[in-house]
Amino acid sequence: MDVNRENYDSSSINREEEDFDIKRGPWTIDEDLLLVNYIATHGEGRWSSLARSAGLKRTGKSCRLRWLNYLRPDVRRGNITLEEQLTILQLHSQWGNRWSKIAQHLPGRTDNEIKNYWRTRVQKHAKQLGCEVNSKLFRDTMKYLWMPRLMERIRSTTSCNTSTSTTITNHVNDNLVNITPRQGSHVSSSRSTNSSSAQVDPSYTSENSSTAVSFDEHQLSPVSDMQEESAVPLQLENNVNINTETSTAYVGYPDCLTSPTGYSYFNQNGLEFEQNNMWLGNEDFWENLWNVENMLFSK
DNA sequence: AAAACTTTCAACCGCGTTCAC
DNA sequence: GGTGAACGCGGTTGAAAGTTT
Repeated sequence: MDVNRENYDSSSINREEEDFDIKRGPWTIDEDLLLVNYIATHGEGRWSSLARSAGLKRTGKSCRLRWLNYLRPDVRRGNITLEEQLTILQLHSQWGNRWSKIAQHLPGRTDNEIKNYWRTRVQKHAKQLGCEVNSKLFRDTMKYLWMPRLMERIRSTTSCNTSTSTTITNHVNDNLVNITPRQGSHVSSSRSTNSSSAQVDPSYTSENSSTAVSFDEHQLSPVSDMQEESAVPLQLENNVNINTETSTAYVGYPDCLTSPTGYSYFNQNGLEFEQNNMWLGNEDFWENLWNVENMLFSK
């Protein structure tokens, strides 16, 4: 990246950054080895002096970033799992763009990675729905559709592994609405084709991830926590009764999706819904919603 | 096959905060 | 308490990889 030094605010220039011999851009394997070997021998210490001592022509900042985001042995790489996606959505609804704080609840994931996930996946979907990522419409879509859907997907993909899914399942059971197949929906094709494609990172186990633990540790009830934060009345809780026999046809779609104002959007026939609601009267929105959901949960 | 377009993510920047003197 | 250096965070960029036309 070309750096225009004339744009620098001279008051904020660090001494190390005044060195025009500083190297920037992608790290080489040799640089990585230098940094890893130095830290293995001496520990992290002060980054600016570490960079010099290790023989790296990099800023301390750059070394720190490279170590924390890439070289650290406990950095977890690969796709964001369903559990992690759910955690990110939950915590972002609570804290906003506090990436570092969110990352603390996703061991092995970096704030940078979570930030990138949010920008490349979630913000993109908001755009495709034609709404702002911070809009009430999009937040409600996440709360009332995607997060229950994610929880159900997690439950279904971990049902063969009870030890892994115990905690999550408990929360799903505590928070999801009735789940029965909904008939007559115009969106069935796109959903049904994708319903079996949920993936779980093979590296994810109850041992190496504390995502599920974090629910307990921090009393994060996926829906109820948001309810506390949100001013809108939420009707999801206490309608607890997951029907595992009937949840397979449309894996996890609530037959009765409750709106922020407390009205049902669908009945069993998928026909009855609240009038004059912001979610309604926009067929494009619904069409986009299902398309977006496919993309959100695929990968 | 290649150009055009899109997506991903490593790395950078600026700024506020913390630390050390 | 003041000051400068270093750290940490969130926003942004752009090269590379992937996909579409």
